[in-house]
Amino acid sequence: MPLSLVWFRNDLRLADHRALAAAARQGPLVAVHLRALPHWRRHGHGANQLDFRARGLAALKEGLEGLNIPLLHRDIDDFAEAPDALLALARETGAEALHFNHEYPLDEVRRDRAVVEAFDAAGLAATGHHDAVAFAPGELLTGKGDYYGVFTPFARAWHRRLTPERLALSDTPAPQAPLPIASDPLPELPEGEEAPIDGRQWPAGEGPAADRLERFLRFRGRHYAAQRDLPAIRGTSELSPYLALGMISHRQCLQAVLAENDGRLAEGDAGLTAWVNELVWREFYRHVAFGFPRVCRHRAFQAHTEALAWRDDEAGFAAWCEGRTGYPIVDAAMRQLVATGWMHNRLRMITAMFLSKHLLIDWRRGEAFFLRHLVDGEFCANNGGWQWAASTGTDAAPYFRIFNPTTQSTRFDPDGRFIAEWLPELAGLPAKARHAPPRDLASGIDYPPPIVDHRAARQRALDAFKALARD
DNA sequence: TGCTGTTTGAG
DNA sequence: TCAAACAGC
Repeated sequence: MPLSLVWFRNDLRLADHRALAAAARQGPLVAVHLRALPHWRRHGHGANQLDFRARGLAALKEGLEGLNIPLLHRDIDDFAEAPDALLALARETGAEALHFNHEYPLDEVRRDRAVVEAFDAAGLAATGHHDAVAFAPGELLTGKGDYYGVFTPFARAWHRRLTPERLALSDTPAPQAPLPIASDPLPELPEGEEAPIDGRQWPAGEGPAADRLERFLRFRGRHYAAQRDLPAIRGTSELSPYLALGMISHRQCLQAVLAENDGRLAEGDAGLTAWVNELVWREFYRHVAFGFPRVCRHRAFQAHTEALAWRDDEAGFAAWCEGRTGYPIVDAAMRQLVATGWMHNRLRMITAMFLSKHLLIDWRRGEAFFLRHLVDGEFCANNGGWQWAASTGTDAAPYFRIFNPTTQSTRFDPDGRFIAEWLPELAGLPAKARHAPPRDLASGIDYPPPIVDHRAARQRALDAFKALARD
């Protein structure tokens, strides 16, 4: 019986894993993992996620051992080394096939194509599987045959064309007969690269992921539509890190919704359908990255916005990063990001809008800062969200739709609880005063005045966008 | 997945 | 007097 390799990347689970299930159907298998720390760093991923990934890989290894599947591990410096590393592993183990799940950003696509070509040339078979999406990029196109650039019609097509097979769960393999191949020990992260956050906030692996999904659906799913915008409440699923590294699949999430919602995704409970929409957004941005690869090369989706006169403002950027802009909702959010490796989605919109519009600083700097800190950082969703906020992207906020951070704060943190949690220096103020501390109340408090005037900053952003020549 | 300044019309 | 409606950004 020929042996197969299964290459694990951002799909660190055993359950509902397309490539793993396909390989297991064909016979015995060996799991492989390539750690490309320098390449991942060049892509901007930070220590929080590298630590979470390492813990997730350890959990995966434990699960694989229970199935008698050895896990082989290699370090590479660059994706370009992947074909040789995998071919060497195939030779060492005698494997004749390789299975992996597709990823959609440009560098990953190129890496995987090179692997497939190298295996072809060596007379071996490397097969990619579409696992992280219900539809492969290219399967959903507009009437004109283009990739969708607007979410709503994409989502409509996604729902219309969805069939049960696309969401069918793949079987977890049964334990195989032990192989005469020993697992590699997993290397520690290099010295000085420890995650700045406390990893216990994000227990890694598919067990914790499944627990979170169950708790979310049992207690919060039906309130999601009403509560997801309130950062003081744990109203969201908090599954993003697990989805980003594939410790849970979107199919597992959607199957759980189907079970809770009479077999429906687009109708029924408003909370559950709103959450489904968020999962479809992730898929949309993967299709965008694949269909418009310029966004993977630091380019704006909307070409005419490349000419925008972003400001050089190191002091402003530092104030934003460190949570001392003088806008409490912005500062509280940035402190949450740095302390926990995660930020509530409503706050991602507010902080991204503040950097790109009020400070008029290039959205790419914010995108990079987010990716460096986020445990859930993945290129497609992060880039898509930033380009949305900066009005440079697909289906972007029109440039004149500039959030007023104080209004957003009043609306979504009405009693100032989130602000008080992350800016304890403001907790002594009356709740209503926390959104924009009056100078007389704030005089004895170590909290800065606003670094920009909302009204003036808004006008500056409007002027900068209006100055762009549209094609 | 908005904001703001202005107008309008009910009371 | 003021909330709702509206237009323009």
